[in-house]
Amino acid sequence: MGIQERKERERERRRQQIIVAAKRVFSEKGFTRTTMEDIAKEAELSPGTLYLYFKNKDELYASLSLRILQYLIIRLEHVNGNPDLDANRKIDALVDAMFDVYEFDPLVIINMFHLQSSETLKNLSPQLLAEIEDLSRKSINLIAKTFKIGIEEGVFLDRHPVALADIFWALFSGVILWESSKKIIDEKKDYLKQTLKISFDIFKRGIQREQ
Amino acid sequence: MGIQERKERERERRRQQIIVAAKRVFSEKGFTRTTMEDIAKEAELSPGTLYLYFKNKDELYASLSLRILQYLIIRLEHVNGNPDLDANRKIDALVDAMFDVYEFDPLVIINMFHLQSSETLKNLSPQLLAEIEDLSRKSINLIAKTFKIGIEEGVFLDRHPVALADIFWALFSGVILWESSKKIIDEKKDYLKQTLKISFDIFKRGIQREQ
Amino acid sequence: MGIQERKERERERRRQQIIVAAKRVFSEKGFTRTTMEDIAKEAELSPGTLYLYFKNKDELYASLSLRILQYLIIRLEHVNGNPDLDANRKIDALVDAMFDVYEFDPLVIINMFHLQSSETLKNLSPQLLAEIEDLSRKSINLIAKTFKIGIEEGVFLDRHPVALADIFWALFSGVILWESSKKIIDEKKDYLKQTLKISFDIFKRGIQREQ
Amino acid sequence: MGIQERKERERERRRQQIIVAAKRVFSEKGFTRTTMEDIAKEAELSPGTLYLYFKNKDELYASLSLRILQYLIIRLEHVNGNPDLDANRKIDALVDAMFDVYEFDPLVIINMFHLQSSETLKNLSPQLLAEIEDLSRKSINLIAKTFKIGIEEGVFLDRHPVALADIFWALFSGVILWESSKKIIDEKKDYLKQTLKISFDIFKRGIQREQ
DNA sequence: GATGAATGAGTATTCATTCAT
DNA sequence: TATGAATGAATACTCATTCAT
Repeated sequence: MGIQERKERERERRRQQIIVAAKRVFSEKGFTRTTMEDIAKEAELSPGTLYLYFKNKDELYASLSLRILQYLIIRLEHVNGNPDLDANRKIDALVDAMFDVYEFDPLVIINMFHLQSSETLKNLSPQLLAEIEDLSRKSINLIAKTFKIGIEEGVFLDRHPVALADIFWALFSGVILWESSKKIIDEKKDYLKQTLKISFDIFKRGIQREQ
Repeated sequence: MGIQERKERERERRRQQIIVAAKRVFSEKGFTRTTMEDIAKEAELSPGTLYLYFKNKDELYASLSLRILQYLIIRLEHVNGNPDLDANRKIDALVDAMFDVYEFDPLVIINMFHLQSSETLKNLSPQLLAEIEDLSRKSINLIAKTFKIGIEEGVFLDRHPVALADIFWALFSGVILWESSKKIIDEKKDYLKQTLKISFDIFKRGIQREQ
Repeated sequence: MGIQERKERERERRRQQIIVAAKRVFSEKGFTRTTMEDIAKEAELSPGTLYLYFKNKDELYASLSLRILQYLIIRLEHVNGNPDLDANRKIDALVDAMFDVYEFDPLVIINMFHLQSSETLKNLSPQLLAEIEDLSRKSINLIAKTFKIGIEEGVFLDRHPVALADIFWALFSGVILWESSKKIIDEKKDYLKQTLKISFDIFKRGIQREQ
Repeated sequence: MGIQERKERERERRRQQIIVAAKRVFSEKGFTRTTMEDIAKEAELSPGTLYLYFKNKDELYASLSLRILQYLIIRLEHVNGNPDLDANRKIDALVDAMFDVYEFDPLVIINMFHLQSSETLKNLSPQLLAEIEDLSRKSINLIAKTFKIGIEEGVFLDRHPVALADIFWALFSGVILWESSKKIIDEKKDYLKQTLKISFDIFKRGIQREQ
């Protein structure tokens, strides 16, 4: 291991130390009421040091969200790659994964919504932003893949897998929570309504007796 | 119309003028980044005037939420009181009502979550707080009533109506969005997980082919 | 009584009504924490009306002080004009008068100090200012007259009557309280120190046994 | 000198720098009209920095008062501990000390009265409050001790030393100034009248010829 | 005259961010 | 690298005063 690499590794360790501290404080107080000094104290570092590893408060927050997405993706890949599970079992495993993410950090998922604000977006580095969007899409696709298998196997109704994946997410983090923000609402109004419609549709079918 | 009454009416008109302006600004910027001066400018009034009609920023915000809940209740009551609709049609009408509320103000519903923070709660007058809690409960109950009829008529599976109403809301405003906040999570952890579980359950049933 | 006079009388009645209300509120809350609205409510008038009778808050306050000085002067004149009292009895009567003023309004006397600030002075009409200064001087002179008689009668030590009157006031409202404010301190530094010196001197004599 | 100690010393230097600036501004403008920005400018610091050293405006003000009391105590202890002075000389030395305190800061002593308001008291840290009360009591006791010696030596009339100390203070900072505030007036009305009575009594004795 | 709704200037306090050490 | 003291912009809220009715 070269000296360069050792340094890089050390740097990464610090980043994680800060993210872990940030997670604790954000979870307790929410984004607005958490101060950088709170996080610094929790991480047993000085406020200045945080800025050596994160450009600003928003970027620190986004990095935290990213980490949770990463965790989710690992879980989803594990579910998908497991040949022992049939389509129904896979859905169950997805639900389990969602529960674990929720257990991992209930509030941060809610707060993830904070990221949507266009003001916040301006404060993020394009690279980080791209990474988050990439992982979000990836997680939806992984879930969709599972549904696709189910449809192909003939055990699920033949709705579009991506729509199902969206609804699945919606059930978890809230349709609107996930889809909203002025900008998205303006841009994707029709898509959003469509998703809501499908969602209510499936719900209705879930409570109706077969006749 | 007496002079007293005319004044009261004028006062109410001003309140509405402010609420409408506040809605616009909150929707665009979110609660934290909206300043009282922003709202004052939008309403073409001075900052001081806002405080003649609302005790503080939190109370102005809460009044806004209240207004949306009131609108929803009116719609729900209309659905319930209509004898021409059978259970299935009523669900459809509920969905329509939800869509309209969403159209009415997509972001404020999300932001309603902001109200949950105990810090915010301290700033509200007990009366306003009671009113909001009352209307929230009322809306859930109205939805539940509709499901109850469906179950009694034998067209819906016999899950508990209140649970169904919760899920219905959840689909709309987001399970976690609705249920969360540190305090609630600590107090109602089990109930929340239960709701999520039922919710996933119904979803699963919705996508599974009958075998 | 002409119509003009009747109006003038009515106007004076209103002024007194406001001053009485102001006294109550200022006594309870002090100058800074008392709002014009507080006073208006206490007087059962609207805030705007106060400004028909007093130029501003400072002038209202000063008018109140003036009234108390007027009361004191009446008492002092009564003491002085009473031929039945010898010098010692007159001092006792002065003390009684001071106690009654204190009873009349303990806090306003303290707050009278507020008037000294040059910022406040700028807000007063020259006429009102002159009146207050006039009455202050008058009250000192009335007290001094009493001491003069005592010195002439040979019952008091032959210190200058005005100095004694100053000390008498000083004992009551506080040497510095009465004399201070940046401006006065700069202008009258030597006089103030002199007064304090005499004051301590008399005190010392009061506690020393004759040898 | 350890690094810890050096830092502590540096911190104390800053506190003093701010207190000195605050003294200048408060003396010129009085408490209410002085803004934190005024003080910051005078200290050539930013407003935020003041809050690193003092919790709020009230606490900054109280710290200033504390400093003056500390100076007074040092002087009083010096007088008391000096075996070369007899009782009469000690009184003279006390007077000198009072004059010097007055020279040191005439207005702040007056303003010390501001501290009595119960609203202000709520904003102070209990520790600082206790310290001020402690020093106030200490200064009265030190003066009383001097009078006690005089009474024991038979050179002073045998009034209670503490009462004499109170009057001495009263002469300096004003009976009412020192004793007042709505609350104290309500609670200690009788004591206050008593003090005033003794005070006038001594004064009277000071101006009466022996007969 | 009387009203009281509206004004808007004024201020304590917070906190993300910087930078000399 | 790491520190943490210093910064100063930002903002909710108050209240003396005005003025249309």
